Amino acid sequence: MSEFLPRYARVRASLIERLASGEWAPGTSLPSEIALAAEMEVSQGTVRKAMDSLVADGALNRVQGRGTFVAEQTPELANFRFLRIVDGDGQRVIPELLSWTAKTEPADDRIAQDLSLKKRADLHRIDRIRAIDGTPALLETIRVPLGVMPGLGQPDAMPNALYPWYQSEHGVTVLRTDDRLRAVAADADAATALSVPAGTPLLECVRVAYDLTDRAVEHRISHILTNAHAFSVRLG
Amino acid sequence: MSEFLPRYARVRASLIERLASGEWAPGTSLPSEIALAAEMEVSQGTVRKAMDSLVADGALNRVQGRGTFVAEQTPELANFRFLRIVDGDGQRVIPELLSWTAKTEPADDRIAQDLSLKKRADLHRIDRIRAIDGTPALLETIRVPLGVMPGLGQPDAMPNALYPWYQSEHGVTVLRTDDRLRAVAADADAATALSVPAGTPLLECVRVAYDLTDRAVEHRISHILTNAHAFSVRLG
DNA sequence: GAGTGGTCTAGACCACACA
DNA sequence: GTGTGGTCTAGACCACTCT
Repeated sequence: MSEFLPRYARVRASLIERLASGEWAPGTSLPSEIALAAEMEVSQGTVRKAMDSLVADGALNRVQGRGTFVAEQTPELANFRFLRIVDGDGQRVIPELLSWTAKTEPADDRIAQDLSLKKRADLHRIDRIRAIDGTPALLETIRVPLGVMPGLGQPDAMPNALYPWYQSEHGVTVLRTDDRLRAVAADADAATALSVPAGTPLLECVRVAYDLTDRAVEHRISHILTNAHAFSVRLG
Repeated sequence: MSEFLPRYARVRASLIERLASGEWAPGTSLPSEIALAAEMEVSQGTVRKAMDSLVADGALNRVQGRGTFVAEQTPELANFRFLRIVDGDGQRVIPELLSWTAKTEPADDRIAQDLSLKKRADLHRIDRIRAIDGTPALLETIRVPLGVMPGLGQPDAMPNALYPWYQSEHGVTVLRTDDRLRAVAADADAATALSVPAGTPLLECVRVAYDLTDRAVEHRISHILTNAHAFSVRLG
């Protein structure tokens, strides 16, 4: 083990650990920079540098004069941060939930590999249909390892945005995702669910989501009808 | 005009201006932090903070012990930074150029709006076909305002990666892009060019590229055959 | 050894929020 | 007014590169 990290990196690691442990709840404030600096026996500037990187990663929010807060996933923010659906004018739209089912199943080899799990590890599986501007446009198959969210059984209710729910109900904060995008033809099931002819081009998004400890916490396959909308991305 | 910017922001703006003016060529080193601090009459820490943000934006590279360098677009880097095509195993692939044509045309209303140009402003237009693993898979229609790259006439040769060429030959450095992704059906022309049946699903990518002064410098419509490959994106 | 970026400190002052 | 984050400074020391 090499422990020759700069101090700000050790402060950062310590903060991540304490955030992941739930020591500070989402939306609440952290101790002040001066207090943390005293506690960790470093200067305020070093704490600041560590926090800068966590703010950049979206794990913390700072408000001048008020304090530093654990970033809270809200449906509005999470939707636009991770699922940037826009209409023809570039205006963001938010899909609404139409229907869903939930069950448990073992991971197939591909999913297990994507999520760095053992073969046939237990998964929660959720299938959802969502609508954009009133028409069904989004088919999602979501898989979450049982080990990541043991409490996610057969849910009573299903929220529209999942990431805020993961955070508030299961203590899992999604900070980033890796998405692989392709164009595919709608198969018979998808065509029925979306009320389009089989073969209609759909945008397929295969995503792995990671939490603040860089653990893979969700696998999601989305099929999106992009006749009137687009998936917006900023690169660079 | 509000000029009440913090000093590091003014230093950053000054550096961007001098980078855009070509005062420091791509790949060459800037004066040292100490020298710039003395010249601009601020402390080294302030120059450092300004440079931090430019490094984060990809405009500069720093190497400990050697100096700070103007980021140079290389075909390898530009390809993976802005066009992350991966195969089924997640390995990146680099398309190779098959054929191209170039001409000049006026902007239609949609393009003019996307590029913030006057209606019917003059554009260079380049059409290209590129292959992935030997099979045609990428159709691109590229439009660049004459005002942005006056020297881009009828080019003698066409490089595979355009952004390094924009930088070295036309002094334009692309730092970020906004992409809108959709799934569409191949029309007759696309189907012929890609040797697939009409109606085959293609990934459509409509992109606007911005330089380091946040000026829109390129409009690019790509149609990508994603039977064996995917467009990889990291969000968060 | 000289010069560069990288880290860290201690302290000053400013801008803002809240009681 | 008190406490918070935001900016800025001057200086110290370390790690690395090149000569």
